Amino acid sequence: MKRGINVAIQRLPGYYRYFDKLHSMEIQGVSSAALSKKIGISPSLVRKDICQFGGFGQTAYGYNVKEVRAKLGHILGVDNLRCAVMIGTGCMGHALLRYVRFDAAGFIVVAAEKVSGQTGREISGIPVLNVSELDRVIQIHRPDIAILTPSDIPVQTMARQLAKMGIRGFWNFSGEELALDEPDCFVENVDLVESLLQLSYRIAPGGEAIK
Amino acid sequence: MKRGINVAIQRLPGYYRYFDKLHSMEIQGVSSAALSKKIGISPSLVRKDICQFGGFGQTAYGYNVKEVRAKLGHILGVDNLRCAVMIGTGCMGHALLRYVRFDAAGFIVVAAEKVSGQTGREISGIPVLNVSELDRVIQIHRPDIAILTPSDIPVQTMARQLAKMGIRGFWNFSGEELALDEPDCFVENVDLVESLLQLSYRIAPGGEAIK
DNA sequence: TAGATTGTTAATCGATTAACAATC
DNA sequence: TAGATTGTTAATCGATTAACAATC
Repeated sequence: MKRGINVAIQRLPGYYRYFDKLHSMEIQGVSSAALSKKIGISPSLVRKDICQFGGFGQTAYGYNVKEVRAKLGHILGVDNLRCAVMIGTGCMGHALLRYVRFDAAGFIVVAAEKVSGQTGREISGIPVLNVSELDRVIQIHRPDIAILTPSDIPVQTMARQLAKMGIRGFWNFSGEELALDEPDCFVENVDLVESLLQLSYRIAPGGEAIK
Repeated sequence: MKRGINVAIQRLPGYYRYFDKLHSMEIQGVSSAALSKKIGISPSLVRKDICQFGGFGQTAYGYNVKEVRAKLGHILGVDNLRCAVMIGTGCMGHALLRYVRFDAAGFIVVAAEKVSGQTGREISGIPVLNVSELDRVIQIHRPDIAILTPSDIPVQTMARQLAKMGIRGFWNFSGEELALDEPDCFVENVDLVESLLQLSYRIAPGGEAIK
């Protein structure tokens, strides 16, 4: 599943966001040295990464912000409008809908919940449908990704079912680690407890604080 | 800031959570081979990691779940009750309070918000205080970490101020990358947009789907 | 031209894997 | 004892850095 480019790709969203920021600040050009200072990656590696994504630098000038932003965005797929279906509309779901700029990442969202699902219900302007109509929702909207928020349906089961309906990306907030065998499917597990434990470790006596 | 043990530590919370799960399932022992299958890390590396954390395996037997869980938990600091102060009580804050098992990670939480802060207000059982009383709140509760949720105060400013008051860990959900120079402080940036973009990349044509 | 900065190669560094002796 | 499984060393693999020729 991995090879070559690999680790650079984990840095790709970071580069994109920074170029996007520069773009919104109306800065036109940037060098690997300047970039390096801002994002904490060595100039060598910045050059190597960006070169690998397509080599859009200009000798003696650096990187054209507008151009590189567009190219990186294209690689990430943000210029390609897709649909995401949110499964579950608990408080985590609500928070994500408010908090994440889905549009900036190229997604429009529909949600499905188990309980209510009265016709026409909306959260933060996105339509909420009943989970029993999932088949129909998916047929209509053809989502590429599912956002799995905590619910009483086991994620594993849910995800397999969704994969069969053609969903390929799973953004998993359930807290249960999700692994799928389906060849063309990708899972992004967001594990906040692990993130918190990482921080806990570092501030613990004997943790990273002691060099 | 880094050296030696390093990369193993990023896997530590994952090991801990899995041992915790085994423990709650009342499983008593596990081998590196069995662990490997479940968490997708090679048996060699599992052994190397756990050995590095303290070498609590037993030849010809494997790992004693209860014991290793306790030791890893100790390294992570979960057996050490600390306080976390949440800055901002918007919908992301609410969601985190409901969703994250802070107690299991060894934290009790207090929150501070800008607006209301009427005496005695609570969210999910945790006390909510006014941000203007932050000094007092911190003097009383002596939190080790701050949870930064989106708010109108720039994180950088907020974090520096909190660092001066003795807070050493910053769990940053603001969406703004936070970097601190303070030597003894640690930042864990949770960047959901980057996580979503990673997934976006993988399902994009030309992304990881193409081997 | 002189100066700046990329793309790229070679050197270094670090992390993972394979193999096996030690041991229960 | 025979079998299982760790801890640890050496070998491999991959990622980062340093250096510099090419070029605008």
